[in-house]
Parts: sequence; structure tokens; C-alpha cells
Amino acid sequence: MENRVRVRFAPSPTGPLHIGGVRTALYNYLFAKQNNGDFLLRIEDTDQTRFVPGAEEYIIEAFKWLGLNFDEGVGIGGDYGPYKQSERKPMYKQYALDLVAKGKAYYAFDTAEELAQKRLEAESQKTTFQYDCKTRQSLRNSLSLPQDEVQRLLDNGEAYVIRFKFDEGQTIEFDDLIRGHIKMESSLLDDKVLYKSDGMPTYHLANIVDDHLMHISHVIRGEEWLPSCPLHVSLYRAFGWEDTMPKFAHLPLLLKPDGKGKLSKRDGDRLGFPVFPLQWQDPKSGEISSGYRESGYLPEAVVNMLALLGWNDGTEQEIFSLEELVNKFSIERISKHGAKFDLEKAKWFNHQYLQKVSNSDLAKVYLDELNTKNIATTIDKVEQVVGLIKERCSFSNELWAQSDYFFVAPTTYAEKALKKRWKEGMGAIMTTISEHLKAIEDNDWAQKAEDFLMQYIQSNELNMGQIMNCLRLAVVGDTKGPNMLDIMRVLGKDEILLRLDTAIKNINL
RNA sequence: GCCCCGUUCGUCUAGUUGGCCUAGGACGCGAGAUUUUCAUUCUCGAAAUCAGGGGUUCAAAUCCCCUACGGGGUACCA
Repeated sequence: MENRVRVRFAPSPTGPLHIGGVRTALYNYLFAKQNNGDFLLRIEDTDQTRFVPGAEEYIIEAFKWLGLNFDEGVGIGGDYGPYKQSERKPMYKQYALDLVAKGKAYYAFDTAEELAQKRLEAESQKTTFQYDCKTRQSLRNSLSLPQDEVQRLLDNGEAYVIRFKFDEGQTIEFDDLIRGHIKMESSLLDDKVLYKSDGMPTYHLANIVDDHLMHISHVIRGEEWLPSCPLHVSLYRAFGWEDTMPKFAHLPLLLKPDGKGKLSKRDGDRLGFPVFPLQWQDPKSGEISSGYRESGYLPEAVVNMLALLGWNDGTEQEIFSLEELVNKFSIERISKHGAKFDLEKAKWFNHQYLQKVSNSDLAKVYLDELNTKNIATTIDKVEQVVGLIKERCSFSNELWAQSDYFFVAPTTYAEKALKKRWKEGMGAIMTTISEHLKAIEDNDWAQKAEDFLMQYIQSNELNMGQIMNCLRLAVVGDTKGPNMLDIMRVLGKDEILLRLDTAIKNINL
């Protein structure tokens, strides 16, 4: 256990899982698997006021979809449970008290309102109020109050919090696996609350106690935690756990594609790409946020794209399977600066992966979609269609737009193309062609139809583009689609003749 | 305000120990080719004086300092 790599992903269940969080989890996963270590899921629900029903289930489902499996934790179990901090509530107090006994922490009786008032006052004077070594003597706590008064308050059941006591004039130093050596002056740090008046620990206390108890070897988390890392390191030291303190790696953030700041919930639907792995409906407002899964992304593509947003293996390779990522990942090669999400690149990644999906697998997915549209067809036909149009799609949900004409005959014809191609006399030519096509025997019709067309165009000295495009217009209704002869093969004689007929009747020029 | 972290093509980035960088790749963009259409694909191209300024050195994108800009933090939120 001493040297075993154990990492954790520790989200709080306050809503859907942000894609930046997914990347953090991915990096943890890759690091754990590469080192034959453990990847745990711990739910950090110490703020009961922010609890959102369904969020925990969402998180578990999201990782299931992504194919990133936890070895231990909520939903799985393990030897170091419970893995949900609310269920660990009773064990935190003794640790906070231990720190008080050691003189590393103290009781504070100031109410949230009093402190808010202080902050307001400070703000009006363009300064900032901070609960620290300079101000704590003038506040209501066990450092400033006489001991018997403190005892009296505690005995009376007065509400209190426990705060960490930063000693003045110390330099706190630690190493970050991505950023190197980091220093901070203790006198600039505030006495953070470790234990709240509701009997719950804050993130700071809980994450140190749990990481210690769960034998976490590496803490890989977002950059937003870097400023509080000196506190965390100080806590390990105060507890006397420094020799087993995990190593830290603070990841750069995912930024908005356009403006400034980190990628947020609203950016996604504003800019037309998902910020969450799965679609999420807010239980209170009912507001829906789109997800990668529902937008037609393949989980492998999302994983690959996310892995490359802030990491690369130093070569020019960009497509990596999960297994390759596990083998090649390294914390040292993670970049230090934030990365803007690039929708176009994400599309490209998905296109790459969509091409790898077999026609039969893709056909199954597409058939389901067709069924919801009440389109009667066969898996055979769908598979043929998918084979023809797959490469023109980046997402599985583009299949319909690229192949609707295979299932529904056109009712309108692209006007511009008509003007350009369907010249005077074309109706007559098409009628002749139609008659000939009709005369061709059913057996191997498509091939014979092709032979006929080629020969017909040549012997009548017609323009190939002109004829084929008009045929396409008549059958497809537009200038899109794969090879015309492939379309004829899939649609078959009867359908082609029917569509030609309709077109000749409706297009009157 | 204060603290911490960062800064190479529009975007993601290569460049790790200074010289092979007239800075490479990918996405996107432009042009051409292929395709009877559209898309795909292929080829070519434009695109970063390495944020700016000072040093150090024979030599700096690479080391040091300053400035600017960006990001994060500054809650009884995580």
C-alpha cells in the first residue's frame, strides 16, 4: 500500500459534471492505470445547501458512458469507505479537535453575518477583510477571548467554527508535478474554516483527512486549487502526516472558446457545443443543457479530444485509443496554461472515430432513429445507406440529413440546380431514358442501367454532367449525395422509375 | 487591491538538458486535383520577428530580471 498509486476524482454533486471535470478525471484515470494503481470516486457533498438531486447518479452514468471505470468508491465500494463525505460526517470532528489541542486551530464564534459586515466595510474602504494573524485578535475566538469565556460559550452550545491557525512569518513551500516549486508567505494566508457550524467539515479539512485515510498517493486536480494548496500542505504538517502526503499536480483550466474566463455552463449552448458529457435537465428550473452523448459524439472521441486538450505525447500522433493513452500519458507533458475549447477540432475528432464504426453497428443506431420517424425499412438497406454516406458525416445524428432521400422521395427540387441543369428539352430526354430503364430486366438491373446510361449518353453525344445531374435532381431532389449509380442500386428499379416519373411531371420547363 | 499560475500561427500544440528553428504538426482557412453533383480524400499555400523590453552567452523561443496581458484564488462553495 505504501507505494501503490491511488488517485481519486472527487466531484461535488451540485449539478451535471463539467467537461473540465471530465478531463481531470481522465488524467487521474490514465495515471492510475499506467501505474497499475487505483482510481477512486469520492463524492464531496459537505455543502448540504448545494446538493442537487440526481447529480450523483449523473456522474456515475457519465463515466460509464465514457468507459472510464472506477476501481473503488461510490457505487462500487471498497476497503476505505464510505466514499461519500456526508456519510463520513462523524469522523471529521475529532480531527478538527485534534488540531485545536495541538494549537494549530482554534474556535471562532463570529457569525457569518458579522463577517459579511466586516467584508462590506473593508470593501467600502477599498481593502479586503481577511480572517488572519493580523485580525484574529480583534475577533471573537478562542485566541482572543479569555479561556473561561470560551468554555462558557462552548458549554452554552454557542455556534462555532474551527479555523486553521496560520503562524506568521513562515514560508510555505511545496512541489507541484506540473508547475515545479511553489512558495507562499503564511502571513498572506487567511485562517480558513475547517469545521463548519453545521457540524460538517469544509472541503479543506475533509479532503486532507480522506486522502490520508484512503491512502491517496497523488492529488491531480484543477488549477483553481493551487491557491489553497499551501493550506493543505500545512494541514498535512499539522496532523503529522507529512511523510505520507500525496504529491500534487494542478491542471490548467479549460477556457471559453471566445471571450475570457473558464469554460462555464452557459458557454455551451451559447456557442453550440456541449459542456457536459450527458444531457442534463435541471430539477428546479427544468432547463436543459446539452450533452456530448445526445449530440452524437462517440465516447472514444470525447476521451481522445479531451486528452489532447493540454497534453500530447511529443510526437505528431493525435488519434489515441484509451489503451494507448494509458501507455503514453505522462504528467510531465501536461501543459501549464489553460486551453480554449475548439469546436471544429472536436468535430474532426468525432469524424475520425465515426469512420471507424462498422457499417452494421452504425446501421443499428440509425435504424432506431428511422423507426422513431416511422420509416419502414430493413436493416440491410440501412447498412448499405450507411456505407455510402458515413464518410460525409461527423456525427451519427447527421445521418438523416445526408440520406433522407433514400427513405423519402423528394417533393421539391433544388431551384438553382434546376435552372442550371434542367434545360429546354430535358423532360423529353428524361422520358426516353425512363422508358429505356423500364425496359431493362429486373435481374441485375442497376448494373445494366449503368451500362445503358453510359452508352446512351455517348451515342447521343449528350453531356454526361447534364444528364447525371438531372437524374440526381429527379431522384434526390438536390445536388447532394454519393455516386448516382450507387443510389440507383440501393433504391432499385421501381423506386427510381417512380421518382423519374414524378419529376418529369412536376418539373415543367 | 493582494496572492498564485501562465504567455510560440485564429485555435490545440512541438520545441524539455540554450546551437540541427530560415520555429514543426493538427484543426480551421485559401487554392488546385480527383469525383457526372455535394461531401470525403489528396496536393499545395497563407498563417507565430516565439507578448514587449532589458540582461547573461560566441549563440536564447529555450536561462535571469522588469513591464504588459491572460487565467485562477481571495466564502461557515467545492
